[in-house]
Amino acid sequence: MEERYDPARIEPEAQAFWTEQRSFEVEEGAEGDKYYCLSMFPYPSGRLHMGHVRNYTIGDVIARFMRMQGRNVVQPMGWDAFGLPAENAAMQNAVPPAKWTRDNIAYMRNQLKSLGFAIDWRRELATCDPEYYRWNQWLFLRMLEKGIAYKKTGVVNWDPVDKTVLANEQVIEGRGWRTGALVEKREIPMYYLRITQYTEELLAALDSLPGWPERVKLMQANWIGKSIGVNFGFPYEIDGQKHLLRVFTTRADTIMGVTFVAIAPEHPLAQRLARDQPHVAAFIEECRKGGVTEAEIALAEKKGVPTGFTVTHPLTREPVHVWVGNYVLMAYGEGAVMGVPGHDERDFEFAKKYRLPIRAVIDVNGQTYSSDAWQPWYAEYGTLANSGKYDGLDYQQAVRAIAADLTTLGLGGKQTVWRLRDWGISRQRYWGCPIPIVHCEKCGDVPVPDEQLPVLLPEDLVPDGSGSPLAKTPSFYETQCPKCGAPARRETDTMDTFVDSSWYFMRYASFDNHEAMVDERANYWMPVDQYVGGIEHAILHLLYSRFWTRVMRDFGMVGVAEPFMNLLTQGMVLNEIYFRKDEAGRLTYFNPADVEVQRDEHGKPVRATLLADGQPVETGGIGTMSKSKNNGVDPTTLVKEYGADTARLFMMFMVPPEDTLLWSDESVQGAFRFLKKLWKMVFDHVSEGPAQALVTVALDGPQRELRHLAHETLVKVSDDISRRRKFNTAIAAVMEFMNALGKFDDATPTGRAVRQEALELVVLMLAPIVPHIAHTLWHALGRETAIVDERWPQPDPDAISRDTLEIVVQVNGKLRSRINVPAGADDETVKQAALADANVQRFVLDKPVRKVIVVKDKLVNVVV
RNA sequence: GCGAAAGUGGCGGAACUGGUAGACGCGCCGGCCUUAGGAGCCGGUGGGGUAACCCGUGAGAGUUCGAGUCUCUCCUUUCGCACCA
Repeated sequence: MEERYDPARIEPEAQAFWTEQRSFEVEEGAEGDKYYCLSMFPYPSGRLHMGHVRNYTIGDVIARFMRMQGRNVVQPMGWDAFGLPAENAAMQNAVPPAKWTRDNIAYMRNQLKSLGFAIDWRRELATCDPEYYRWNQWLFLRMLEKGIAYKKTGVVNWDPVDKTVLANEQVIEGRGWRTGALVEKREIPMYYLRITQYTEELLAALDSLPGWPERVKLMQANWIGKSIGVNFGFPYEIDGQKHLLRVFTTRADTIMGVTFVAIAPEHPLAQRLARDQPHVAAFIEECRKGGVTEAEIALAEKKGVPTGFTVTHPLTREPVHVWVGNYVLMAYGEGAVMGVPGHDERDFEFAKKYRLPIRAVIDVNGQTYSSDAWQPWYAEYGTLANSGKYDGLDYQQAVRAIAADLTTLGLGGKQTVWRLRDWGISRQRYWGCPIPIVHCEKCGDVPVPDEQLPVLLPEDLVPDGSGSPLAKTPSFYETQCPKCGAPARRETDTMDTFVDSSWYFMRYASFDNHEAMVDERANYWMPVDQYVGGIEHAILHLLYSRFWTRVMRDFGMVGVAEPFMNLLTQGMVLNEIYFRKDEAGRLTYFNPADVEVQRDEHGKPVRATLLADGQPVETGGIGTMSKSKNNGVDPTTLVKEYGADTARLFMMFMVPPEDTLLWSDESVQGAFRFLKKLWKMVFDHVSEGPAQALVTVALDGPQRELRHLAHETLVKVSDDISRRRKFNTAIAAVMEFMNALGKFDDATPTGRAVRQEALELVVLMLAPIVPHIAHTLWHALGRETAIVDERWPQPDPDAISRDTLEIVVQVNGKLRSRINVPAGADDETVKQAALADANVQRFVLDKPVRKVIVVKDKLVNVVV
């Protein structure tokens, strides 16, 4: 064994061993229950970033740990290879997105390999490969046949200068990112997937996912947004025809407080009224300004115009004025809302602004209502007042009575509505999966026949930022109608990349099947046992995948409905930001690696200077690693300098996986130091020659104590990794044990045997986290097997059991003493021992003891 | 604006089911060693106090024998909001 820890030498050796042994190439039905460990596949943006390293390290630790538990573990990897950044890069460098993407994949694959992840690389896939995306097209056509996919218009961001559709990301403060032109909303035809058909199931099934974080389930539930309320119509007449202006409300109890109705600018009635009212038309036109995001609409100033048109209140028969409001969303409910300014804050603001009447109709504990200023209690539930025959009813009674009356009148009734909208998948972009439709003048929209799939995406185009290149490439869009053979135009929209990521985890199982999308192997591996990925995917990607899997289940293609049994959402990787400002106010950012921090005698940072010139730099706080802030750390540099194991150990030790991780060079060095210490400890031990076999009956006190600690540590580490997923405390426990082991200087043959066992346990416990050094040290300790094939050790109950326990004694809840009692002593014995303690007596003095609380094996509290 | 979460030493964090606040690591201080290193080893390190002790988990209230943990209000930060992935 070498004396010096040299990761650059041992890591490639370990990796070569795993590759030669095909350690991670797994087959269905091999020994042990299957375990599918999946990390969200990366977008091939160029280089791996630290977020990737963290994500895949977490997944890898779990995969290797489960493998040591004897499970048949698969951990695949692939590339979410379609998307906008490839088009941007293409525009910048005049390189086709396909080449850019494939080059990136090649580079990033090598980066991943240098980190030693236990991946079955045979299963690798890229979503831009026709062998993959053909199945997007194939399933889309099946959905079209079943009516799950359909066509309707949708609203998009429109850049009037570039004459192109913009992604939300490309709209900066209401303007197109390249042109600076004010963005408009525009309606275009698009394909949708009927996810709303599955709302009830997607919501209810969240309860069947105990392995998901509560907050993610809550976010999904809120996103799906089930509300039970009342849908009813305000009758009106226009152009000699009778209509109902339908609204939905969860507060039907406030119906007698309606003083206006607000409708969305896109509402058919608004469009109709605009025909003869120029100011309404002008307002609707004005509402087209700005982007389409919900946040933007919600933050915009609430504006409206009166139409002069009235509808009839369904219960009072009084006329109610109709307004067009920019805050009413056409996509939710009926695109119209009843205005109850007395009990809804948004309506209140709106009424104040336009001097509309405000009526209080709910009595909340007799509090005095004033229409001068909004009070939060106005929106609370209470008893109805000023509501005629409904006076005195509570919320539930009122809703029941009002809904019944509306039903009798034929004007409405109870209804369940969902916030979730159908999933629009059409994108007016090049670098995505073509939608397999042909538009024929005679036959309409014709699906591409299965035998013509895949519709291949040409790979040699370079976008220029003004519209999709596909729409400018006749060799792509010129085709014949599959039905009548006449010249026809191919659909040039591509699919949302969320489509690609909604089922890739099933394709890994059937990666080499060219005849079918998935096969029975998917049923062996699915569902994913552990999914690891960023919290930013908590809603969309996970919800779409849950939907898509259900569609495939309903088509009889897979047996499961829920794709991911356990979910771990890892936090982001942040770093410090340093900059200087020049006279012109321009900011120059400096990489934290080039900055030195000076500290006072307490270790508190006082100032930061640039290493290059020794001059001060300003601190810009903490932010995600990004090119623009120049605060990224390159994984490859890190691996070159310290090795993959140090990178992995650092990531896992700093914080729990779900927390944000603040980068720290000092802590990286700390992780490296720990591995050096471990190496040296094994080196010193094995330099004395092989240890004899351990005979546990003949141990002295310190030897027994060390064994006790070793096996207690094993219990804690096992629990931390398998149940709690708290790798940081698992590592801390090993460190704590190593500190004790460092002080254990027993050189007798028995002492050396105890140390041998301790070191083997340490190496086994660390093997999932730092697999390379574990691989080498296992051999150094005289073991001939490969540690990657070893089983997780079992704690020895004899080593763990104890004769006496230390119990904490409090007086009035404050720690005053500690006492030793025999293990398993009854409460009365413990109580008497506590009261007899000198320190306790000092605090009790002559005060009467009111109560003594004994918490078994832990604590006594004497209350005086 | 709506939805979700998080605030603990100089720093990252620990405290798992309401029961010892600060494990472990970093930084800092002191010492040792030496081939003077971005090396290693030993000790100390929340604040106040000579000490006994007292005070301390974003702010304020509450429940409890006991609150970092539970409840309410407020403040701050982070994530998501449907065309970024």
